[in-house]
Amino acid sequence: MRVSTLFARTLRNDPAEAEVAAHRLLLRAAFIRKTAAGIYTTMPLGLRTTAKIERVVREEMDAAGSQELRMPIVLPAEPWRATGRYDAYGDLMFRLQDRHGREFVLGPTQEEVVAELAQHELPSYRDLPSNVYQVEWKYRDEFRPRYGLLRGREFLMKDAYSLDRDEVGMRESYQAMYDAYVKVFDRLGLDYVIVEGDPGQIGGGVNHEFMALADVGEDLFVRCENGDYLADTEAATPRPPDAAPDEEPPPLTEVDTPGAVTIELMSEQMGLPAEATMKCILFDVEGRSVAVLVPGDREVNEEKLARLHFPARVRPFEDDDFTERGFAKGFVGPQGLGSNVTIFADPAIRGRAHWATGANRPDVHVTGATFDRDFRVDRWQDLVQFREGDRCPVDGGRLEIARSIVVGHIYQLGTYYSAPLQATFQDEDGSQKPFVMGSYGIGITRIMSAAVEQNHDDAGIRWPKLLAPFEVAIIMANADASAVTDHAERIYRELTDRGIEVVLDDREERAGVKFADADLVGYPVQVVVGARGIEAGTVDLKVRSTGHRSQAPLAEAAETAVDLLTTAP
RNA sequence: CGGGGCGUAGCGCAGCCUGGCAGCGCACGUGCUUUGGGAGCACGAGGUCGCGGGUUCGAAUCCCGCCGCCCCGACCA
Repeated sequence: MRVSTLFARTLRNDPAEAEVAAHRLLLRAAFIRKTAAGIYTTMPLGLRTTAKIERVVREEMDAAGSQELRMPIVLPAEPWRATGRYDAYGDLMFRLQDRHGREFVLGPTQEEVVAELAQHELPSYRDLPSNVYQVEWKYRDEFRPRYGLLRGREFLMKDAYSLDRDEVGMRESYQAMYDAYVKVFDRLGLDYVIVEGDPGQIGGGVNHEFMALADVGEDLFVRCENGDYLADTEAATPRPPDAAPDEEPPPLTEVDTPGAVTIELMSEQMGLPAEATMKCILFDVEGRSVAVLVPGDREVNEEKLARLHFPARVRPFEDDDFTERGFAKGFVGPQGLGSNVTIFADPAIRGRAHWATGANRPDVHVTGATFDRDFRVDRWQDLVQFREGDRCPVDGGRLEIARSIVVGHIYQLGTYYSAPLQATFQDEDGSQKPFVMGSYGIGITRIMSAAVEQNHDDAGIRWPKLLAPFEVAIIMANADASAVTDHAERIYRELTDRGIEVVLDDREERAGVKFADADLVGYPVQVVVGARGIEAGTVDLKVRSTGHRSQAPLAEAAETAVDLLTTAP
């Protein structure tokens, strides 16, 4: 490819809309152009890079026994109603109607389609297990698209779906995909971690997120300073504090605390630190009342609580609930609560012998509330929201928050989709059973952004050679000297003949412009052919990722470039 | 969806407060000089000042409405 004909112009200024490095550099280097908020044209350079990501993904998917197909993007709305996702996704789905008023959605993912396909193609248990995948645009009308391709409304994703006869088979399929994902992300050279994730709205149980580390990542996760624990912030279960030493607790004593409806006001009026107070937070679980006890300085992790009760729905008490069920809002304590209230307590409640908490009467609190003597606990359960500095459940080390970009997510779905869609096969005993499914996503366009976040400097992108749109750039430093042109063209041919992906910067630009653009676009190896070098009988070479510069005899330019490329990251 | 900000040439911005010829840098075209890390000089092309309405002799500028985009939050395979 000759740069003079490349459909790309680099930008000298940073576009005002771009905040993070990946977005800024992909725009400046002409890998992408914005069409609308969160919707981008993939330019020739960007297409080459995404194609390389896709190639790695396809090779590993094929090797793992998944078969590629392609499903429509425009999907009838009906199956989405059947699985409940039409409403669950809400405004996150792009919706449209055809001329007859029939409703369609633009696919955000395609479990529904696969389930229906399987119904027809895999009628017998003898057809199982099976696994299909596609690489396709996905659509989500994000509340807030941002950071270019990191959170787009249209994005390229590889999605795979496994279909199994039973749970055991599903777990085997899941493990095969897990292993394939490790190979993919290892080959792509990403710095990543694997974290057991939150089930989210896609439904179901076990799932893992493959997270590329990046300071701009939107997804937070928790890790131990000693590297032996990783978890989603919502799923993190910090080690509870040590149990309080046995001591004779003071008697339960009421204290007037007019208007002290918050922990802050309460601890102020009572002259106690927030850690010595106990929150008793009330939730409604489909008509039943649930109380959750956590130390006053901690928050309840509602996600965890919701997961414990799934599929029942959990919501915090509203004002009406307090009045209707006879609770004093702001002054609730666990003492004397009847069996109509289920009391959950975080293990941290064991970390103190007695607590200050609500007296269940307006404007009154108590001190000395002691477990077993003054209140009961129906179930001990980790329910505090993780906080930086909590201790690691494995080795007690300090837990800290790191940022990442989710580039892969795999799920054990079970029959979450197949059952409501009545996607079934006939099992050996003659009965119809729903497929036991798994689904597996990899964000192709997101990986391109994540790779830039992890591989850039002030001058531009430093592509790993596997992801670079071209492997070698030949820069003609004095384009009007015919000796330069002859040698550059010769090296260009030699590299092309060796199967190297190479660009020849033959533009009528000054050398500095070409150097700057080569650094910006991020070609792994640069070969500089100029009058100065030709006089000495040499070319200059530079490895973008390391900045390493060297020289080679004119005749050995191509060979040296190949050597450098081979050893480059 | 709540809060904040911005829409002026391809990109980055000034002008708006205090109404009076639409500007600057880069990029683009032509010519000359230059030529190994984003050249210099000269000439030139390029604008419904986001859209609609209003006020005014006169609106990029003031007022009202709408749209788009960015940031923070909520939310999120």
